[in-house]
Amino acid sequence: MTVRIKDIAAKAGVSTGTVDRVIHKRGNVRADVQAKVEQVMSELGYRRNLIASALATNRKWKIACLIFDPSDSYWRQIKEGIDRAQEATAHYGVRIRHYFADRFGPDMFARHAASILEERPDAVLMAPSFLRESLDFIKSCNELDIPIVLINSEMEAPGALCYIGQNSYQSGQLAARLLHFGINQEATALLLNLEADTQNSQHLKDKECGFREYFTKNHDKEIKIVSENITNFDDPVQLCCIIGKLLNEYPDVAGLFVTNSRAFKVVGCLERLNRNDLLVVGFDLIPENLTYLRANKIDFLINQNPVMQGYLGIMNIVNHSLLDKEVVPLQYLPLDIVVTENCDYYEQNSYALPMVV
Amino acid sequence: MTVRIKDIAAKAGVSTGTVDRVIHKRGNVRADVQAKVEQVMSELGYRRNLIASALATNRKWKIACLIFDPSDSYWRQIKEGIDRAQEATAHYGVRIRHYFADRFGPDMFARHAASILEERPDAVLMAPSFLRESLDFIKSCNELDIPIVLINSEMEAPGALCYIGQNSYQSGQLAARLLHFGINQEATALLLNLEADTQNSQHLKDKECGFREYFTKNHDKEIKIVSENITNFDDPVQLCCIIGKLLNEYPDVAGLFVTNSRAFKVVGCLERLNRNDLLVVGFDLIPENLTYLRANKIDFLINQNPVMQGYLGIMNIVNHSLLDKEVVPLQYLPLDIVVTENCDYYEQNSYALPMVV
DNA sequence: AGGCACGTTGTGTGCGCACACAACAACAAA
DNA sequence: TTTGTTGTTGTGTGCGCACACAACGTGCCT
Repeated sequence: MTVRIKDIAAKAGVSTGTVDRVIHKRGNVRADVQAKVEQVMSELGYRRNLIASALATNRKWKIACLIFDPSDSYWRQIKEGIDRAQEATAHYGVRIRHYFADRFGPDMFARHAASILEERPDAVLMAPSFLRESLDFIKSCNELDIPIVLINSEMEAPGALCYIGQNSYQSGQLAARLLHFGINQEATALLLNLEADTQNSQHLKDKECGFREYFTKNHDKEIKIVSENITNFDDPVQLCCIIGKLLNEYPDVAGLFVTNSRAFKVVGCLERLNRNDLLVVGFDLIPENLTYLRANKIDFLINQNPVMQGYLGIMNIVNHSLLDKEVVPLQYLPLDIVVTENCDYYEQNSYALPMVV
Repeated sequence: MTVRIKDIAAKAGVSTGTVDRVIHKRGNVRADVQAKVEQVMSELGYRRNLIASALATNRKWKIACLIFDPSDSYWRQIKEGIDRAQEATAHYGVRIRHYFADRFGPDMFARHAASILEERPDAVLMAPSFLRESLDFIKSCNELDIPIVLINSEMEAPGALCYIGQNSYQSGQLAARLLHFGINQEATALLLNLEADTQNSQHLKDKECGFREYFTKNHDKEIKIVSENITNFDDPVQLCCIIGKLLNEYPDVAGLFVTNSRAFKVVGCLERLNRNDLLVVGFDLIPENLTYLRANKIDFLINQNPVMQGYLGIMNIVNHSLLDKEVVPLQYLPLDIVVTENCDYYEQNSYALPMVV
């Protein structure tokens, strides 16, 4: 039933060794023999048995992962996806080494990148949050012929194998649609970037762009947009002060769009200010946000599928390096709209990944 | 590095054959030897190499799938998930045989069930849409020791391995939340069951129940609910007549909830009636619905993840039968909220399943 | 003619495991 | 004692493939 190398060899009148050389393009096969073997292969519809292949090669694959510290619950979820993929592919000889950068600056990131280059892994998974350092690293990987997969932050990088993550522009549009849907009268929508270094965060800019563009296209309600970058968001008192001032300045604010996972910080302020009347749209199913979502103090959360990002990141490396499969260069994950009624299912998130085969 | 049977045998002072007997619980091992082997196994943290195992057994697995005719695009998506899973596990010897029932009644369904029992497959995947026939079939499978996985319609069936699909009650609640969010004034919400046999459709009842209960809990807006079963929905003229009458009778209708994938039929009528002012919530990303969603004539679609249902159905059988893994009996899939801005990502749906390993 | 290099082809071994079968001991029945 | 039975244990083979290595033929140079 199943076609084996042996069958091809027999039908082509050669030995299995020759078929093997053809399959793996190892050369040293006479042109006419090669043609004959290839013909028989396609005739019989040969498909390599990956099981047997993996067993026979018995090779180890070192994958280095450069992401951020999983003390942040968003990155913990990404790491979870990576670890599940590792588990699912362990018997293919996949071994993962983690490197955690911190948010305080590119130094640690660059140092880890250097360590990885010394380690000479077979592939790299990276969240390219620091633009210049990431580009340098990708270049080095290319020179060493190390395939590299990017997650979480989209960037122009021709040397990378693929990007897996969200479409930031589109997520801004989505947030706009949700606010637009819930706001009836003419009003103001507040867009808040709670980020230390907004200049370096291209994805925040993309979100804002998508958000604004939605309202220029849909002006049946005449909603005004005010955006604000807040860099010192760690001190609640200061944050309250900033937000309070904004709400005074624009008394007709009806909705808030927080462009990253820090919506809970904003809502904390709204509680202090006794403002329960505002729509809030944010990102990411981290515990702090979920608490507010369940209490109806956040209306919508957009899920970036962090677990899936990690999982698919590794799986794409496996598909590329071990299984010789074609990899899609740009893989946008769904923008899940999460409300109280469906958050449980996204939170568990266990269903999609038991595909250990 | 990796612990093999050979290593365990050496450390326990027995042969690999004995270790094999312990691992597979084949018996005929002296009690003290068995204990010793088990101790060594846990000491060394032995994990069976599934790759090698699958290769060695070289067994074929026949899986029979009893679902509905894939000429319906919803069922075509379920079939797609099944086929992808088949492809991903083909080299484990998994072979799938499809049986398609039709919606006209349980006869074909029962006949297929009988054929499957004759075929004696190793496992069965079924959408138990006809209650009595399904129960009979599950009972027969149990007697023959054939594990059976249910998808799409939840039912009380202690003999089944697991259920994978939506939580209908919860999806009703979700629909209610979405309508509630978009309706501002006091108004009426219309719940429409477009189904030939509503009596036999437990999931429709569950959806209605969840829908109504949401509004009894959230009565800040005083929304009235009117529900209607429509059995002859195939004739557009007749359907228009029914819906037009309802809208006349309840002039303050602000939103519609169509409890299955037939929202497009309702919206077709609304177009004829020149009613563009109504919110519409429906189910399933079939082409007809997507067209209306993109044209902003359907506001929200709830995705039931049909591809995933099929895929996970097979994968759970593989996990259970081939890999001896524990299977979670109740696996609710996420209730994806789909709007114009994120429908592309759900429609492609290719991302989640390339996990061919 | 002898020696060597090189292109081409076939053979053998092992990956880790499952399973059939052989081997052996202990004991009971004839 | 012999024979058969049963419980227990070890050995050998093959799953399909990858890869090292041996073997062979050809042509070239000395």
